[in-house]
Amino acid sequence: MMFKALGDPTRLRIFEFLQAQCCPVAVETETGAVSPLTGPTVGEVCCHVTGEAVITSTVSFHLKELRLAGLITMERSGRHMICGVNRDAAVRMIAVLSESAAMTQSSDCCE
Amino acid sequence: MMFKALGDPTRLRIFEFLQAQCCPVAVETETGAVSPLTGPTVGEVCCHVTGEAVITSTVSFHLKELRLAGLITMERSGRHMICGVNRDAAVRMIAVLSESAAMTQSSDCCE
DNA sequence: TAATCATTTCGATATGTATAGAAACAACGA
DNA sequence: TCGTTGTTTCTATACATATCGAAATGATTA
Repeated sequence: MMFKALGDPTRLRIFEFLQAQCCPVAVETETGAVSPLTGPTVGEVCCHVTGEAVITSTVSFHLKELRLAGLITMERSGRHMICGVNRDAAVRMIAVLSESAAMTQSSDCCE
Repeated sequence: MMFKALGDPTRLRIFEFLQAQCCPVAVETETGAVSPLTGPTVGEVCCHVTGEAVITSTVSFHLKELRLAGLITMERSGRHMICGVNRDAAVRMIAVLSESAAMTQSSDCCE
């Protein structure tokens, strides 16, 4: 569940940090998989999220949750794991929210 | 936290049900409060959410959580409580998600 | 006022989950 | 191969929370 994944404050911070890391270029391979070729490593996520000293294993746990929820992608590059947001997931969440959001602009949505 | 509030499956169902109840007209009073004058009552929410027999007290608990998160509004009308979505909340959540969503359309978002 | 309807609060319980340290795993370089 | 670096998995623990039944609160009608 995507909303649940973003419900944890630490995960939301991770997600927003990955968003802020401008455009980790996602390339679709011939298998259809989307691979973030550039972007922060797990260690870098740790550094930036660790305002209050979040341990590596905890960050790894949250990254796994975000990955299982489909919100981020990860790919090994040498010893590192490169992280990036999955933009389709954000689009899907917006779709859930957009019904009420659309009402804000035009209030004549009743049938 | 709004994402956390929608993270529970029962609450998400309640939220989506309230969205589907077309346009509970929200009227701003002179005090600035937004009041949903029409819309489903707590009992009606119970009926529609109770696919697997969710008890009234549990629904009431979730409605309180949604209200505290700012996602819905409730107003007493006689013996009933009228429920409606708070559209501004959805707009705010979309703002958090829209950064990566915008990338989906144009990929030249880097500085 | 008494009875009834609609909803919320309380109390107990059971389950889920975030956290951190230690150990394990993976990839690279000497 | 051995040591180092980067990351994940395991284990234990503490805390949060979803659920339900019962009791309490609010509002209406007889």
